[in-house]
Amino acid sequence: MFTRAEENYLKTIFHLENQSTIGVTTNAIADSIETKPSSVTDMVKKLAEKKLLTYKPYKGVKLTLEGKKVAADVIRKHRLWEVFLVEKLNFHWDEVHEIAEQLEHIQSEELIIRLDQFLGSPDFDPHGDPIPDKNGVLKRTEKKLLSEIEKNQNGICVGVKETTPEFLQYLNKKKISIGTKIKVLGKEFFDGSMIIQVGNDQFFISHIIAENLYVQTI
Amino acid sequence: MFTRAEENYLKTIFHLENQSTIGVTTNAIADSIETKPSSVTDMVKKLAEKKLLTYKPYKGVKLTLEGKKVAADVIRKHRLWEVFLVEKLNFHWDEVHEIAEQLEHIQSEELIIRLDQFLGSPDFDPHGDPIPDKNGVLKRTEKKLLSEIEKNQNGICVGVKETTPEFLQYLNKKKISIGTKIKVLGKEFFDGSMIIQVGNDQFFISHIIAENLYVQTI
DNA sequence: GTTATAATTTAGACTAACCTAAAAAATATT
DNA sequence: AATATTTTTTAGGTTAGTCTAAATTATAAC
Repeated sequence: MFTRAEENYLKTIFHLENQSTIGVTTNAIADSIETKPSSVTDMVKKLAEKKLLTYKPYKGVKLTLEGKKVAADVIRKHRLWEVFLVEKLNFHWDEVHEIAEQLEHIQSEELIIRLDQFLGSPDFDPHGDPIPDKNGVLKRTEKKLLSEIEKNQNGICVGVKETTPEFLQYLNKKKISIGTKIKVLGKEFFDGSMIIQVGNDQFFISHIIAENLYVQTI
Repeated sequence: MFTRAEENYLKTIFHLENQSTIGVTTNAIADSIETKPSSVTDMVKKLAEKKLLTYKPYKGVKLTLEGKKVAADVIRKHRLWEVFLVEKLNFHWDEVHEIAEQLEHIQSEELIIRLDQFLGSPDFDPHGDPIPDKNGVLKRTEKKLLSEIEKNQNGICVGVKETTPEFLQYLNKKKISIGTKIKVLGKEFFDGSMIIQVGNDQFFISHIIAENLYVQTI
């Protein structure tokens, strides 16, 4: 149906669209996929011809419904296989990504139907990310406070509760803004403080911060 | 490590070497792999350079020890995945070949170690073919073709030679699968056809059937 | 509002794996 | 043994996906 490369582009673009509200640029795709921008331009033209996305030169891309469907299907397969690797083969959750990157391209509808059944139709993968359903629909979890997020889950910053300049300046300093991905590395039960990862930086935040930041789990 | 195409060539050549004593020719490979002889020549030169086989123009090829090792490893993966598909995902044994053709190329040593464990280190795949061990060693069984069995002898079905869905479906219809007991009630010298008993049913089978079914005499 | 910088696209080239058509070598036929 | 046939190889071309370097467009800085 689609080549490995096409599937990888669609999947990557899908993720990029979901983690920021601004358009998906050529360089962003190139960075994610670890390829050169010129290669991205080529592929994006091909995908546009196949009506999987819309593309305006210099203006970035946007997945069509069909493109989203294909991408979600690849992500569904990836996440189901991750569940299999962790639950059935006892892999650790940080070892499964690379293998799932390969398994996600295996072509067989029946295989995924049966794998899903075998695993008990899980809703989330071992990283806490939701598994799209058969129709490519991602269970959108409504926004939560960062303080409600469990250890090892990821969230995209979607808003703030407190809007004082002091708080926003604090967020700026920590390079947190709308669309920023935050990972909870650790949580202290006693005072609700957290260790989080933002980009390549890891740092401590207090409960006050955590209960004033809205995130969307991904 | 090796490309999909390289692995497929090695696997195919391995099978060809094992099913006839004469050398493996360019055309034989081309037929098996469903490609053109000229393409085979190209690939065979490449594999010879990589010391996976020896190749003399116009004289066919022969796998080196290293080539056999790689081929056996691919076959090991293929057959382990077939066991998984049948035993865990409840596929029928005639539905798994195509999917296993894809899964056999997934690269991860650890994955295969764990899959093997998860399946209880099986020795045979759902078609009765032996699964090479970690070192690429194939357990050889003294199986015979049903056509070699004499009148009034009994055999246990241990495998098939032909693996096309048509043949496997025929066997399903006749309720013959791995482990099924078969008794030869009669044998026609002239065309090699047979009357056999399977469970409580007695029926006629042609020579073509009988020479594609492996049994172990009991 | 120019100019400088950054982002993006175009042009041309490369590799793996395939193909067709023609040439060469091996095998079969008489 | 000479010729016909089959098998295999060579030569040259194609496609997908990548790359580098140069050109173009957009954005930022003054």
